[in-house]
Amino acid sequence: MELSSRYNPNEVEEKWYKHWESNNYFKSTPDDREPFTILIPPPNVTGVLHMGHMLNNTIQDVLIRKARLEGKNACWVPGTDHASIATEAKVVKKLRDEGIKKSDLSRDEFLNHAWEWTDNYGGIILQQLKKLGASPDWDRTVFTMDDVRYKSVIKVFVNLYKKGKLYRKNRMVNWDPKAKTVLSNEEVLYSEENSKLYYVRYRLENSDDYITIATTRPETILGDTAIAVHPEDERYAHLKGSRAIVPLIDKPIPIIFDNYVDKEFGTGALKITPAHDPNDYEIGEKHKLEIVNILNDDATISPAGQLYIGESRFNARKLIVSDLEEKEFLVKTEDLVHNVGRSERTNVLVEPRLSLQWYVDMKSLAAPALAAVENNEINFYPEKYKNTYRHWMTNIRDWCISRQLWWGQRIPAWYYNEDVFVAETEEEAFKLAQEKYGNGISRDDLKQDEDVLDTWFSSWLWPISVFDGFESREDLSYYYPTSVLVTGWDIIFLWVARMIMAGYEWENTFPFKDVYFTGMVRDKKRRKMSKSLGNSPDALKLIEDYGADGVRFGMLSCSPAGGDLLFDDKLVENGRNFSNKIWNAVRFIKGLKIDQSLETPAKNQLAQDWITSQLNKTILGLNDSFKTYRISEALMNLYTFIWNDFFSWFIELIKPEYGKPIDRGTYDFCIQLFETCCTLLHPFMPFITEEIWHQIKDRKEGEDCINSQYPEAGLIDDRLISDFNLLKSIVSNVRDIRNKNQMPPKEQIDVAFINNPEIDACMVRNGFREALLHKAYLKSFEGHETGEKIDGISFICGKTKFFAQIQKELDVEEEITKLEEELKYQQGFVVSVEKKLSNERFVNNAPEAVVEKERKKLSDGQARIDAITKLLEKLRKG
RNA sequence: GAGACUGUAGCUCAGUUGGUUUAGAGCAUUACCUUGACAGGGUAGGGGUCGGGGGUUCAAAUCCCUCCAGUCUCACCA
Repeated sequence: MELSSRYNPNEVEEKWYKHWESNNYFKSTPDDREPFTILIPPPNVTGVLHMGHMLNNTIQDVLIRKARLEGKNACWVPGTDHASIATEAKVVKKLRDEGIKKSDLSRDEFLNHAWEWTDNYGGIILQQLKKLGASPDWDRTVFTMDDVRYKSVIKVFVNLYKKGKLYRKNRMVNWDPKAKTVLSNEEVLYSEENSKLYYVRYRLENSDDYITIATTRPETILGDTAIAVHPEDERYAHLKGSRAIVPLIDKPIPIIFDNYVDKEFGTGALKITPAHDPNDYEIGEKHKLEIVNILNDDATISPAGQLYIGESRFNARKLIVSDLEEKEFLVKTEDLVHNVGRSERTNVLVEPRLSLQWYVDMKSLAAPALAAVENNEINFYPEKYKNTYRHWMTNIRDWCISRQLWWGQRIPAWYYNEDVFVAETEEEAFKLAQEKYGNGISRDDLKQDEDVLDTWFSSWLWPISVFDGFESREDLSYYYPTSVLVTGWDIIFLWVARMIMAGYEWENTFPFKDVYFTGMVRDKKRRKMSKSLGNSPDALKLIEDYGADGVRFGMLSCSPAGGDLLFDDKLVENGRNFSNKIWNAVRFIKGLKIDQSLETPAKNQLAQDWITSQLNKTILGLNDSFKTYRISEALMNLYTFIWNDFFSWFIELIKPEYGKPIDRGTYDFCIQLFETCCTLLHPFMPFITEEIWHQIKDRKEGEDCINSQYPEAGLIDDRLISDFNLLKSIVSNVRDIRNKNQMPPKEQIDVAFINNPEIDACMVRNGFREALLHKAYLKSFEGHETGEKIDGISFICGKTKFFAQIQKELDVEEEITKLEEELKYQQGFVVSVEKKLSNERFVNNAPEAVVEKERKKLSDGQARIDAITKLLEKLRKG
């Protein structure tokens, strides 16, 4: 069959993906093999594939395919996350676009819309993963809100409550006024932003004097219930017992004294708004101050604020500033840069707010989870994230898990007046209530908590819940603990740490053995790729343009564990070029005519022996790289082997003269080598390897690259490799000489050398001379006892001196200069070695092997100097 | 404010417990080649006093101290 001169990924990728699926290669059921399990970090159910997913899932696919080839029972579980807050926000927006307000809907009506949305758009992202070549067991697809996972969450909530590890408390929380829900500390992102510091004066009661405070939030003046100063601040000592009048609303408030106040900041006087600042709240509690909440749940001013009612907090600020200015309460305004927190999901400014929420007591959960990472029961790659993890775990704070949303698992708590009953079902809760209050209580008296649970409260159970582990042990006991988690370091607290805690809490062991942290995908300017910046390439378009293999190669070739991937089209271009290179190499070998009667030439045999050793060396290196998740390194080593060793050196060596046939032995060897390379490369580039696998041989049903056997490394002949390196080096030198003298690269020349044991050993090797003549286009390659009578441009490889006898007037001056430079370098080298060796302490203290190495370096160096000196003498004599 | 990490070629990074020439790879770059698998190719170069300065050692990119620069995490002062 005629092959196109270009590899066309689009034609083959879909074909093979279908083939794999219909042959059930991705499927896994427990058996007696060793399991290798990966759980996908579930993407948002309504999400669309972006670069981060592509990188993340490509790495998982590499690991899972490698395990599959190694004969393990590879199980990759796919799934999606209901992403409570993000999805609810999307549904709310969609409804608003249709003219429907969430507040006009009942809970059930809203949930119907949300499910409809999920059913329509959910799982698109999983379909997109297929384009990338991802090979999870699709039959195992799960969703954090499906029945099984829902039940797991409820069970766990009740279980924690019974263990006394859950509590409900009124405290200052992070409030997202857009989503109208509380957020956990981890869902708030802080950044420095420009803002203003307003100096506002408050008149003192029964006086014409003023006290001036500084604030960044003048709108909260409406909720002021005190002014605080430092007890030792002499400026304000005389104000003990006085009161100040809040501007505009003319409300008298006490002046209090508290160590919390920083005398140096602003005026040293601080307004206290207990309802809208965590520190103010604490001070308020301490001094028993009144709490005036002036904001609604959407951060508009409430009637309690008296002024600007219904205005947004930002408008209210503008209005109050201009009113304060007009009435001469505003003293001055300064620029200020300070840290503000924004909601991770909606990006709006987080509002501190006092409210009653559910919390998980994290201290007891954290202890075993911290220990597990500290003593390497769980390994982090790269290891540096252990520090981050330790720091967070040792300063862990309780986890706020309730959310004022509808999309999610509804909290299984029922209230009767002030009393709470936590149970898996309303039925049980009712029973509990009856036990306590007798039969007089009716079911309608119980009110279920309106809130749902944080999304992460379902995802932290992922390693257990995907196997329905809270209900059945069947799959769990086989697959758990999983092998490795591949995820971004940005969710180390939100997800990774909590999964570890859950693992120890309910399974008494780690949920995964290794964690591979991927970096963030950034653009060339190191900006994180994001939709809002518009700097993220369209993932599917990229696959279309460069092929899934090209994209996979591009991303993997440049993404060390934990390091960011600086994305550049160049990377995927390289991937595409590599595919094309492989394609054409196959095309070339397949296009050769085979002569059955031909003996394998000695040079071909040499080439085969050499590349076999080189291959084995590469396999060892790959195994090593995989062990520590150095995926880029593994791929690059394989790339170098295939392109440089196999294609550039091996194929060029065995290439018959144009139009001539090749011997059967070498041909078969080539096909075999291609086959091995397919298997080795398959985890990284699954499609092209499967295609070539089938191009090079007729295959039986079920004999596919995806389920081939991963090769073991055989013997490595180091001596052969080093001899071959000398050959390569001679060839390069000859090419360089041709290059520099503007000779056609294929013009044959004579090369002479001076005999010594090193080159002699190579020359007796069968095929060495033949290979050299072939590769370097030499007319002759002859040894001499001395260099006295040989002409030509000299060069040195190893310890041997060579002369390229080109048909060109030798520029003696140039040759001398070149040699002198070389001599200088060698002398410098020898001096440094001599210095080491003449140091008695070195000779006495260093291990014998090291000293021996230095001695060898010295003698080799001296031999080279000797050779160069003789050459120089000869040239100078003319 | 507390802590962690990083600094090696123009760019992205290797360099494994100090010891294979006076430091490597890929990409980029330069010169040359090119109608016979591949111009998405081939060949050969150039390019780094390993952030600066001290110290330990026979020996330091590698260990210690210090300074400089950058990144990140946590906590937060209105």
